[in-house]
Amino acid sequence: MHETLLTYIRKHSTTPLTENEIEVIKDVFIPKKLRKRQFFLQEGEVCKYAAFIVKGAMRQYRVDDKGVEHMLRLSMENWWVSDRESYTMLTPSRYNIDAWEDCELLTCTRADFLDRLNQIPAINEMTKKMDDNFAIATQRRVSSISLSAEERYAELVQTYPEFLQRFPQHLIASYLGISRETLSRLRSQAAKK
Amino acid sequence: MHETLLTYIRKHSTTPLTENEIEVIKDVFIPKKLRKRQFFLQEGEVCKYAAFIVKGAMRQYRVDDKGVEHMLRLSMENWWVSDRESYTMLTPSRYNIDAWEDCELLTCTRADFLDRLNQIPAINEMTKKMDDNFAIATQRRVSSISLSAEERYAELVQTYPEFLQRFPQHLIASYLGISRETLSRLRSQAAKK
DNA sequence: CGCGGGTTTGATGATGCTCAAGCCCGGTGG
DNA sequence: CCACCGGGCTTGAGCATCATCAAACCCGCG
Repeated sequence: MHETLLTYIRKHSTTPLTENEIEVIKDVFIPKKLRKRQFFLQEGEVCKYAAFIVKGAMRQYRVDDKGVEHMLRLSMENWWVSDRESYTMLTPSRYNIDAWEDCELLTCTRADFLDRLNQIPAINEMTKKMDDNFAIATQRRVSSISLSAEERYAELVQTYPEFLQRFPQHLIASYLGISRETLSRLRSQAAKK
Repeated sequence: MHETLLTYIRKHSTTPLTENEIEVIKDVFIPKKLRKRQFFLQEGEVCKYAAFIVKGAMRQYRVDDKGVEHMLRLSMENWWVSDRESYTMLTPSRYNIDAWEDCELLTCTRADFLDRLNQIPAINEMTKKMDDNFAIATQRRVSSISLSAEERYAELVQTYPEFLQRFPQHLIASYLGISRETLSRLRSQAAKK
């Protein structure tokens, strides 16, 4: 199970891992299974773990006063999940994270991360790369605020075609910040061409 | 001029700076002045420098096919500026960055950053902190996509009250992804209460 | 067969955009 | 000292986009 993670780390760093480091990683990352719909984090809790998704799909969302869910992130195999704000600042989270499919995760506490993983050059390198990628991805998403519903959808199809296979349309719609109905109409119009 | 930056670094790290490191920093960060409206980066160019703003205010924006500007970021003293995507991936930028007020900057190339600054523990620590902050801030902004114009403005007033002093309303509106007129109406209604 | 989750379709309405005109204010030049 | 100009802000009228509400449909599953 840790193999997937090790492969991932090697792929995203140039420094090789020593035997010792591999032990630390196996020690620090605790496997955890979630069934569909089970919470990884609930609003109001502090996010104690960051998780690497070995298998499955998850979603992070906010629930507004009317009870409507707004998807903040959708994620799947080989992605990291956590509420970064809560995880790093130790503040109560405003979001929920749950499993959309049955999941296998590798979880790690902030303390372990700082104390033990940060010593490992390969991990450090990987982390920086992740931060870069994350910054770039969210930058793009922010910049899509000014686009129309249609353009936003087109961009998503470009950027994350996988999403369409894994998540139902109403989650995609929520992720895009539009209503399910609008997305449905959009698609049927696009299909005509 | 470099003093501001050194203070900033010390404030955001626990490791002290050695004499030697200070020399490196002074060597690597090249001062640059921009006059109001002058470009720091133009669409299509690769973003060669990241800059620390010692004085002044800047904006990063996209220009759509109709020629309308969409603010992606507004920034001022003690903030960092660059198009991160272009800077790290060396790809042509989709954005413009220019000075909204006369500016004094300290600029640094990606190569210098990786080769020389990354050796410095204090800088490393600071960079991680910046990445955390940046991730948290953009996460919040993304999550505001699902809010109404009024709520988005309220949140901005909370989060960046400084903006209101430094930037004209039409830039704020663009930053929020709403029209100047809507913001104007919003404010006059809010004032009534 | 019936149920639940998801998608579609239609009718109606609100939110926020566009276009257009007017205003305010500080700066410049006659 | 006043006229004029430009940049920014305001206000109003009409309109487009998209949300909401409601009903029907589709399909896999117990």
